[in-house]
Amino acid sequence: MNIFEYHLTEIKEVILSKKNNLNLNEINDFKGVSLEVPPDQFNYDLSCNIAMILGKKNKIRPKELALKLKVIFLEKISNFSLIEIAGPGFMNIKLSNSALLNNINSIFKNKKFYGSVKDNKTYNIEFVSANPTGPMHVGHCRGAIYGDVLANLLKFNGNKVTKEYYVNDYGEQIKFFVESVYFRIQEIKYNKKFPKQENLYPGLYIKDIASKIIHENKDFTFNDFTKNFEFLKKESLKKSMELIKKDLKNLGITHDNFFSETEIVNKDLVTKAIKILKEKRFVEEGFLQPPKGETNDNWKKMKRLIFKSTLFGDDADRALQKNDGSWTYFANDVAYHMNKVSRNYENLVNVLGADHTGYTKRIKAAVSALSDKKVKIKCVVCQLVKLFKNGSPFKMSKRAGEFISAQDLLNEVEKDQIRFMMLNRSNDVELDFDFDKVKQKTKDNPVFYVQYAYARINSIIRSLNINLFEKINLKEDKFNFNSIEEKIIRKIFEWPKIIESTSKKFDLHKIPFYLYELSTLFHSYWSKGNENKDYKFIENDKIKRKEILLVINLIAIVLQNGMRILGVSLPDKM
RNA sequence: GCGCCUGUAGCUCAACUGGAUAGAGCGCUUGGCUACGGACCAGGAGGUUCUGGGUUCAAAUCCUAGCAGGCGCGCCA
Repeated sequence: MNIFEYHLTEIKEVILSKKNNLNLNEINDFKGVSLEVPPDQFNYDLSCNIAMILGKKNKIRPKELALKLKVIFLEKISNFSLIEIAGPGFMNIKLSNSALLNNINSIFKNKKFYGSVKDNKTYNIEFVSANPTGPMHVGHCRGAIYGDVLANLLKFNGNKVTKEYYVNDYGEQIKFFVESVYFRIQEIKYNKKFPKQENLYPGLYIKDIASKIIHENKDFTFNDFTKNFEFLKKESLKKSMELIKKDLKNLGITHDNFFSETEIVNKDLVTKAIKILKEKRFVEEGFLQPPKGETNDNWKKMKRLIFKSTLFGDDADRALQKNDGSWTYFANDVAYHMNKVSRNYENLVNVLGADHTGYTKRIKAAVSALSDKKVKIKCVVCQLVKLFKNGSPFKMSKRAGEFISAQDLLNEVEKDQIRFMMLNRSNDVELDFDFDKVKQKTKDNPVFYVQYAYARINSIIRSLNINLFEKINLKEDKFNFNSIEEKIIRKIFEWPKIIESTSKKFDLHKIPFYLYELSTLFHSYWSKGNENKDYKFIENDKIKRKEILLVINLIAIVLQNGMRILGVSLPDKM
């Protein structure tokens, strides 16, 4: 329980015991009542909207009610020492000294888990799932990091998380990919020219794969594509997945499970999934309407199996079969999600790129249909990444063909910077990623700024010749925090709230934003010492005030927890 | 034509999901360091929250009608 929940419970209890005296008949489970962090200028610890909510329901003027509540709270809740009524009826509350210390105490007790929202659910997060036809590009990185960090966050809260990669190793694209490798082998080994065909993959990495395969299979003859196909497919996929895994590893990302589309086909999972959906009458034979607004010369009207996804909010029903009767990509995906459902996850998460926006409704529909709406699924779409260098757009990559590869990125920028920056925006907005900015060791670079705060804290600890979290005595010491320290402590109290809302909404960008703000407060405090010697932390190798030691340790705890979730390193020295 | 996302300071973005005087960074501008690490800090200017209606104590946030940009919209994967 975080302090906001804790004190809100106190408030609710008091209200319930006094509701008759107050003429409060309509309480309604306190819906909408909350404790928040007051805006900076108020210098209070908590802010409560209860007078406005209950006032409205019971037709009492909010300010009038607030005045009455103020008296009662101060009398009944010993943790509150001061209350001010502000604005339309907000109650700003200052905590008593002992309440403050109790709250701080629990932070030190929880330490590595401070901020976590206790939860015990099972999650499957599918992310990256880049086609194994080539290395990862920058766009994939964003989703990859997002998925990885989401997993960290959910685990931090105590959930069981499986990180999964769906390998699309089946279908037309793979055929062209293997064909491209084949022609590169022809080129390298037999000196035949690489043909100019539209569907082939031009990227130079194909050459690398080809020469590796040649090297590892010296006695093998590659002279008949159809005959060589299965072998080449296996080898090529192995190689390109190695490339992808290497990129992921360099980004600090691991998956627990790689699920192959070919396996779905081989095990005939589609038939099983369709059977289930047919029984539920969500799949039927029928005709689809041609898409509107498009010329549809190629449209072939024919009877086929259709998933009635409109029943679950999709814009159109979806084809499960192609013209030749074979399964569509979507059909395989339905089967894949049936498999996920059968593995008994309570929650599924799909992290997708912007080019898959149109796909989310049908996959949600499929999961709802397959699980009778029991399994929750959330599809998170990450918008595009735009690359900049020196402020101007930056394009092309030699190795990957038309995209900038993850490797290109990693060659220029460290993993830590990439991870932090990719998360420093809401996934709903396009992200400008500037190579140069990210490499700077200045305030312009938020990663550096946060790391620097931690390094400075450690520098203090070093000069005191102690370790972090040492020499703090909360039981016997009396503390007298100054206003800057109070401000920082308030920010520290906010941390569980950040985790709470982030865990609910999956808006991961709040974490880097928060860490940056916390670091700002610290740097600001530190610099006070330059203006005024009274504010210096250390004098004659000793800490001046135990309050400072306490506060910087609190900051260290939160920075550690936050950066651990982000998977970004936090060095003691820089 | 349809769906999803976006529209907030000159630029890039926040805003506790309906709360208080809409906040940060960059840029502009004025100051502060021989330091516990200046790789920083403090101050100032800068806003009709795309537009019009609506909902209520309260709207950037919700509803509605538009406008603008991005991404999609097969029986590709």
